[in-house]
Amino acid sequence: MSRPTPPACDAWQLLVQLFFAQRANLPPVAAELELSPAQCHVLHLIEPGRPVPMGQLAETLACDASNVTGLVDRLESRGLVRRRPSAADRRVKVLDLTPKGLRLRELLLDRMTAPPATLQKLSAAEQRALVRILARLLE
Amino acid sequence: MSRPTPPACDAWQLLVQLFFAQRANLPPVAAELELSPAQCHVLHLIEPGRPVPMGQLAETLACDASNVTGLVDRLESRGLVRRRPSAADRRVKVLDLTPKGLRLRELLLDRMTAPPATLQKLSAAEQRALVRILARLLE
DNA sequence: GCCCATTACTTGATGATGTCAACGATTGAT
DNA sequence: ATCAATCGTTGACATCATCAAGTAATGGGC
Repeated sequence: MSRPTPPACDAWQLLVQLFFAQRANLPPVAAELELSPAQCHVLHLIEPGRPVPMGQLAETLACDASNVTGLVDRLESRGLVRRRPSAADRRVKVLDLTPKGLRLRELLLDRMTAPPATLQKLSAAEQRALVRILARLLE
Repeated sequence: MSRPTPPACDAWQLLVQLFFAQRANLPPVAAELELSPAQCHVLHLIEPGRPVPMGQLAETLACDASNVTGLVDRLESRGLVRRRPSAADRRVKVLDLTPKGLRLRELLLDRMTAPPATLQKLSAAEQRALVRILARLLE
């Protein structure tokens, strides 16, 4: 045996390492905006002009639906998010951002996507290659 | 104005997106091992044979020291982790894994680093390029 | 040696996150 | 018309996370 590790495994292990390392970045950003990390996630997932059913949010976050209820309660009480009845199915409620929520979301994305100095270690060509590869991963 | 976005920004935005998407993977894995996501992080950070001071753990996790106390309390009560006095400084306590904790950590890494099907969308050359680039990012 | 500011961890109080079980309202299929 | 399944909420409970205050140990200045 001792088959060489497929590059996919190596790549994934590195990505996992990066995820663990990256986790520490969210709390400070969240604190600056007076949000919790979980609330940042919700805000991130509600794209402007694309109302999201609560159930879908629970599925994307891989958490219980009742958890989403609480998260949205707090965001709604701060005037960042709205619950609206779905036209198609009166059981479901869809979420969208208030203008205030929209502004805060922009701020969040700004803070989150300020590239860390680490990336400067890569050459321009490597940066472009990374962009191309990640784009394919996410498509 | 309207300078083209530097590739570093694009790359980082994609990584952030991947990071948000990835977050949903941890809870199921954690549940399978009867751990919480936070406990997985701690277990991940205590490398075998490399005792970690509690304070360093708090810094790496970007959280309050008292939070680490609670996390370690629960891990220790399950016999996964040990608190030991530091020889150099009697204020600090260093953490290391029990044999049971070591086994669980191996299991955790196995589960976490099983590459998702998504990676198969990349060609072998792209996978190798990704490995090379990520390795430089993390070094 | 003796203060004393600093550091490392713990404790207690409090709020947020997250799960589960049970519930009401709605849906859609029989 | 009934009835199982679905969506969101509620309540109970454990964990996560912060802050303020406390204890023990360290190390510097005197």
